[in-house]
Amino acid sequence: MSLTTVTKFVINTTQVNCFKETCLRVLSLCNSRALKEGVSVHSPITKLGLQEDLYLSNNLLSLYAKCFGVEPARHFFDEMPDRDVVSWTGMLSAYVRNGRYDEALEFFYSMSISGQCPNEFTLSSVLRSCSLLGDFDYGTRIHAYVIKLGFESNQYLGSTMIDLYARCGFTDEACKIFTNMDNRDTISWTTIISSLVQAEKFSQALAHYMDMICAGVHPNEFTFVKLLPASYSLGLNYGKLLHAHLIILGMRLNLVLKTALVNMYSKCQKMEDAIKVSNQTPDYDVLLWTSVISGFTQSLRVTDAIAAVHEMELSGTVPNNFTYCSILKASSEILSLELGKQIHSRIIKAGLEDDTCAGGALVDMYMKCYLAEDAFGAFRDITSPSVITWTSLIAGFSQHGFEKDSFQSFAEMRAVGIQPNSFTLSSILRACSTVKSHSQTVKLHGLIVKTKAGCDTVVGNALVDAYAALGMVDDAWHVVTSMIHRDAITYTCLATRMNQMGRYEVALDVIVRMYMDDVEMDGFSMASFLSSSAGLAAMETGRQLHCYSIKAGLASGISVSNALVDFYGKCGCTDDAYRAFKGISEPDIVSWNGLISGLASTGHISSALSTFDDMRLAGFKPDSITFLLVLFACSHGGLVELGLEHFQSMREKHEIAPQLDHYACLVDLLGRAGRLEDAMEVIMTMPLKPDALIYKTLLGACKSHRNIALGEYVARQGIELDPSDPAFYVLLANLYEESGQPDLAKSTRRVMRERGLKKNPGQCWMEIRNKVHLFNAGDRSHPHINEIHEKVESLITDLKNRGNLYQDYEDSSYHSEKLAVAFGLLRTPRNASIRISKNMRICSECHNFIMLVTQFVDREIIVRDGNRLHVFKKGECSCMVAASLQHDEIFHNSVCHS
DNA sequence: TTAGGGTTAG
Repeated sequence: MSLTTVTKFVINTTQVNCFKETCLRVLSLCNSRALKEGVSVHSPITKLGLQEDLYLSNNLLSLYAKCFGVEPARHFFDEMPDRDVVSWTGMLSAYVRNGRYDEALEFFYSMSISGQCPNEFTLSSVLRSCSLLGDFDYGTRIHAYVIKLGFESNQYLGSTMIDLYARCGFTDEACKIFTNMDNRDTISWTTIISSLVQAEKFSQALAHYMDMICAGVHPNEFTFVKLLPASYSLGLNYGKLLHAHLIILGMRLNLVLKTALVNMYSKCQKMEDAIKVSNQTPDYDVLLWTSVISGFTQSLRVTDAIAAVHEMELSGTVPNNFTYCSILKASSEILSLELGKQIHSRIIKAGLEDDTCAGGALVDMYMKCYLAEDAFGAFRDITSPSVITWTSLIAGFSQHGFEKDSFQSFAEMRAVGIQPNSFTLSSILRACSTVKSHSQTVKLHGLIVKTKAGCDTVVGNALVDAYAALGMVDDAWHVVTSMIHRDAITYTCLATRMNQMGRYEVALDVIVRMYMDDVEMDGFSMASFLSSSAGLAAMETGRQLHCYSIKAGLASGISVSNALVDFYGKCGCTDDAYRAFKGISEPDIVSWNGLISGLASTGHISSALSTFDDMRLAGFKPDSITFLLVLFACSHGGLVELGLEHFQSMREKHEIAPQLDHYACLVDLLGRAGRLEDAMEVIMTMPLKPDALIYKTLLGACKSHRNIALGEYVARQGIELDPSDPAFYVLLANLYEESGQPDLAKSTRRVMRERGLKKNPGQCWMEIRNKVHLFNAGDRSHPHINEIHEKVESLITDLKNRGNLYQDYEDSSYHSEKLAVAFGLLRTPRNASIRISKNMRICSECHNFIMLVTQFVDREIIVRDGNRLHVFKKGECSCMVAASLQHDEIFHNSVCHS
């Protein structure tokens, strides 16, 4: 057979495989000639004598590209003595087919320089390259060229241009091109529908589908494959409607369409229907199996997902990187390290550990299982980590306390030229919030402004949170106002951070801003605002929020329910707290802790401890917070042995390692009981580095038990750790004073003044006509001072009428802070030295009442100082407040000597 | 020369 005959045969053949076979024959002929004549196998043209036959050369070029790829084809092209538009276009489409869009555009540039004018086929390939590269500028220039060359109404180019504009984010322009097309066929309709789905304009996509039907254009399998994902968002009913329609239209259920349907049902959490569809035909491939596995994973049916993997393997289908991704997600979902490791070994066996997708899922799995080192190991195995992989690493680090590593990874990612996206930015901002890094936050803010990433609400929210965590409230609000769209999370971040800073009244102001912005409260924001109300003991506000939460259907959510328990508990409304707790159908550990906290902090020690027992009987495992509450209760109830027992049981029975707060409670427990040496022993032998607070707690106990020697030592230790805290001087001075050493007391106070230290001015809040007002100590000119007086008077009268004033505080359902305010403002009857309760005392000299115990955390205690009010801020732990107050520091120092 | 399914991150 002559070469020309073979080539002609090749050209007339339409099957690629046949092409390939024949082409090989052509090449073998070339080879034998080449061998004989000593020329390159890739120089067939001249040897074949095809110089004169451009038609044959062009077809052979196309053959080369299809069978042997881009390089041999390019070699062929370069050797062609003559080229026309078909030769150039053939080579260009070879680049595009192989995904080498950059080179395609370069090649087009060479073509332009050569003076060759493109035809509609050339432009189609160029436009496609622009579209897939997202090169909008170049794309629009080609669009202009298309018009100039008179190809505007070309059907093929029309569809490609719709795709270009849509992919570059200009959906409206894409729609305009579509509307202006005169000959809209199934492909152009499908392209516009697909573009709208891609742009998440699902209703518009559906509307176009209906228009398509009305216009008498028949949808095909492609149309449904593109449209079905719209129902992930529009809902199952739309998906079912489309399913019904494609049946009515007699659409053939090919593998691709079947997979699209399986995905639709599985994304709508209808796995049974997904399986029914997938079993309608016997065809299965790895993509369909992966869809099924992923569907089970999304529905949290991990066992079914694993079973599907086995079934897949039994059927002879080999899992690929995507399949491993899905199953790894299942193992992270249930935090099963064992399963995760098994899959890891399978991935290694399959040689996929360097794959971006499978490797990325491994990083995520190890991070979720708290194994940052293994995650990093998996990350290092990945050949070319994508932005998603980097984000998994960064997010994992920032979520598990390795903030430094997350900053470092972020810098490395940028150094290798990968730009962060909104996921990356929100993850790294989380690290900023945790470590409260001003410099990092500001730097990231700059980057966000520059890249316009703040348009993403999640990023905006993360930035708001980072500023709010730093206490930079104005900057946080500035970000809020610059955001395009704000949601409940935006406002919840702010309120939560304000609560953490104890600025409850500012947190409650957020409600108004939220309302003005037309953003509805969700369960989380409601819980935050209830927590603010609890912090202020703003009964009216809290009750109104409670009413609103019922009306808005938020009250049944667990976070709102828990916040209600906490709110009523902190307000001293024990009955309401119980009621709120009983209303929870499935209380969690937070609910129980809330109830115990409410009881313990209002002095209902025995009830708090019996609730702890109830909790365990109900099958709940106490957590570290529970133990903090129990130790607090024991400490304040004087139950030393029981407290020690519980402390012991933490590690032995419950595998909870005591933290600094627990040790502070233990020191408080022993200190109150006068076991000062034991308390000191705890500090010396505990596995954690003592902080200033724990020394403050012990110093308070030293004062109470008048142990000067230990007190002086403890004060020195504490001052060394926190020289800016005046409490050490005040406590030590009072210790001297009470131990009959007034000179030493005086000199201690002098040293304190010389070092520029003084006690913080007091503040308190009171709710008047549903608005919370802040009072500074000594501010008798406050516009509402008369109302405060009235309110306090009525409180006291009420207390007297109830007979609660001089009874054990355990019986009082009144809110401790209000009592403190009341007693602080009005002189109470002289009733010397009555010990009202474990939590309240009366000064033997001035006969004012004083609260000894305030709420457990985030709370303050207000005590009167002459006509002034003092707030004793919480330490990091309330034990400090309790300890310092127990020893009457303020009592003598401020109240009596004002 | 134009269109199709599965995956990991906040």
